[in-house]
Amino acid sequence: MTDDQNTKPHHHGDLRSALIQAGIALLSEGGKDSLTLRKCAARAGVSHAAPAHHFDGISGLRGAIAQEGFRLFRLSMLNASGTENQSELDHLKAICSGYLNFAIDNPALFDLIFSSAPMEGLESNLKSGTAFSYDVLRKACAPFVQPGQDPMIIETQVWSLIHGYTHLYMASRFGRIDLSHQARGPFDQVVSLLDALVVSNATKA
Amino acid sequence: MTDDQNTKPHHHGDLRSALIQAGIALLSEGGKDSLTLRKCAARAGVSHAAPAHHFDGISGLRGAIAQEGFRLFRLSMLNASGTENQSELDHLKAICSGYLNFAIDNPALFDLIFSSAPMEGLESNLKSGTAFSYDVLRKACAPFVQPGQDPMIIETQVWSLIHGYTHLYMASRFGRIDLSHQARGPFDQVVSLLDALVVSNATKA
DNA sequence: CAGCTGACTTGACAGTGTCAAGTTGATCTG
DNA sequence: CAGATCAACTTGACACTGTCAAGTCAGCTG
Repeated sequence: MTDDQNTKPHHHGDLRSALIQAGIALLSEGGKDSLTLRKCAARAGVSHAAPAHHFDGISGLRGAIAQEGFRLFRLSMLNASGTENQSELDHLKAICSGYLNFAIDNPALFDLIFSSAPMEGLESNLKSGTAFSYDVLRKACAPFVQPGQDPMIIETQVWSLIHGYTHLYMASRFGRIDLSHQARGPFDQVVSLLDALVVSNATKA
Repeated sequence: MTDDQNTKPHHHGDLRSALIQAGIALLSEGGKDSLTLRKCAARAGVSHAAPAHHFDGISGLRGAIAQEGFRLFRLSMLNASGTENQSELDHLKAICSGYLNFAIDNPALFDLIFSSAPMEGLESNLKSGTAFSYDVLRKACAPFVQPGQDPMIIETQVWSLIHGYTHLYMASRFGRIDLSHQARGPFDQVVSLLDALVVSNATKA
């Protein structure tokens, strides 16, 4: 696969990232149950116990994959907020759209990075990854924060709304809808609840 | 569920529901990874292959457990909406509180019933179970629906908000908070976004 | 009573994560 | 250049998982 003949440091070269990429590919192809230490090892062309030297078991691999997943997740949000000349509300909604896009494009990876199971190992690295993603949302929420108000409140409101919609959408709870960017359910109508942030802003100002 | 209670069919008596209860107990004690066909069988006092006669493999058992989980989930929401003399908004917020309570009390079961993996088998039974739970939310949302408006919009807004908050809360995304009914994070401040439903109602009326 | 059917058991198999011990090859030291 | 070192990786084993095939056994039907 990624074997380079010229610079082979040891046996494989960069097994760690090869295993992470193999894991993401497995998630993408076969869902979360397809993510397996042995399958990752096989796909990277090494023996079944090789990953143990780079991750602390399967949970360590999952943590490392989640870290990479958060990087892609952040890129999806940033990518969706393309145009510059848009209102702050439209910008926030675009971020939310990127949030949903990532889940649609990477269902199993989205599931993994928001898995209830707290990630063992790499806790600090993973936390920095999540914080890096969270900053995207935080910046988009900043214009709606009242003076003297804790920004966390609006951030949590927005995050809960878009995360809940995305999670329920992926679980097919809004009826049987095909998962694509075109048919994304009542997304626009749901995020219109965020219009209240502006109204509240105007009335109080 | 559809088994006859009075007559002992053969050897065990009511193995099917015994397996479901064993599964819920396992989820409660050891998390989602503890739910195992063989452990359920052992806890019910039967051989490891006995469950195959009552469920279609592990996914069938998970579906049956989810069905029972939705029943308990509905009860948690109804139980939280106790007092009668409260505003419609407070009633809706109380339902949301019951939503969160259920997840706090049954983390792994909450995870299971909203698992992204579509449940195989029992699809129709499970769907009726979810619909039964959804009715609680629907009724609480009804007073806020505008004439001529699709009720699904408000329902999805509310559901997304409370589900997202609950899911993120359970994933410990709002910092490290101990999971209890007393310390439930910024729950009240987040659901206050639903005040906009009343404001919108008043302005348009 | 003979036979049948459904509930359950027993045994096997492939796949999984994890551990212990062995092998290999790049680099370092003299 | 020769030998030592040591991380990277392999090999083999173990317990555990889901699933399948065949066997056992109780109670019912004819």
